[in-house]
Amino acid sequence: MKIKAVDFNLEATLDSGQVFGFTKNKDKNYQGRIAGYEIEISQMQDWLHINSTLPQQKLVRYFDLERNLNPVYELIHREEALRPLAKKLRGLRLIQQDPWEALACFILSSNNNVKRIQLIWRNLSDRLSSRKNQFPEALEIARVHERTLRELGLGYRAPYLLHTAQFISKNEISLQMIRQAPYEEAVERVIAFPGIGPKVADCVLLYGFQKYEAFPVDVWILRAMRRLYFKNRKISEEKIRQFARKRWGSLAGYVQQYIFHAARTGVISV
DNA sequence: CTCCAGGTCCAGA
DNA sequence: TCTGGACATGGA
Repeated sequence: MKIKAVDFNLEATLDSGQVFGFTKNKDKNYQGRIAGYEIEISQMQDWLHINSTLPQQKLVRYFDLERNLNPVYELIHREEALRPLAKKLRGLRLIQQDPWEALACFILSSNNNVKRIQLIWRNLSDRLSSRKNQFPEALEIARVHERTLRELGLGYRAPYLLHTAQFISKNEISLQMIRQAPYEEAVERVIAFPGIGPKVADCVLLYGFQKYEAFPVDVWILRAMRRLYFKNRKISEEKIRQFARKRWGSLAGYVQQYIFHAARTGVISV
């Protein structure tokens, strides 16, 4: 089937480091899973071409296609330094992905690179999930030995993910509590898991829980923000986080996604 | 071989 | 509060 999707950039959305379970093959055709359904998807202008039994409503929700991005563009246009971004990356959207998958994947992301996170994602899916090409449930990870996770390439993050999976599989309500909590409280709850510090916590809350105040500061954002707003002076990640939340408020995380993807793809130089 | 990657944790100032 | 080093692993 095909559905119309205006103001949407599939490639920027799926290649901007929010989610690790999609594979891109020739013709910019992506394969992955959404809400448990296998899906093949590609974009031609304003049309999405989809091969899947996924209900359309779930697709719209996953890519958040009904969101009006004008408030985001207005914030970006207000910034002299960021104006080129809105033009080049227009249609980049934040995905509403599965909270457990976001929590787990960003534990794996620390001091790691996107290629290897994708590799580990596939290893976990192949070895531990009961369903093909789907990230394993917390319980499916919780019952293996730490050694198994190390064999799948997690390295020192193996005990972090294992303990988190064990906790979540026994207390699924904790995900609900994170969702219901205001941002500040949600940070405290997420940061309490092993292997999660301020940066990963913001990623989890932004991508898994739609808390758009979150402003993850990784090495790319650090370099870009230092250059754009602090004359390349050294400044702590916490200061940058506060600066961004004050400046961009409840859409800080959206602005972050544009800066991050722009920096990584060379749209802006860092 | 060395360096780096969507950082976190721990110890010591 | 801030700084320095260790930490697994694979690709460049």
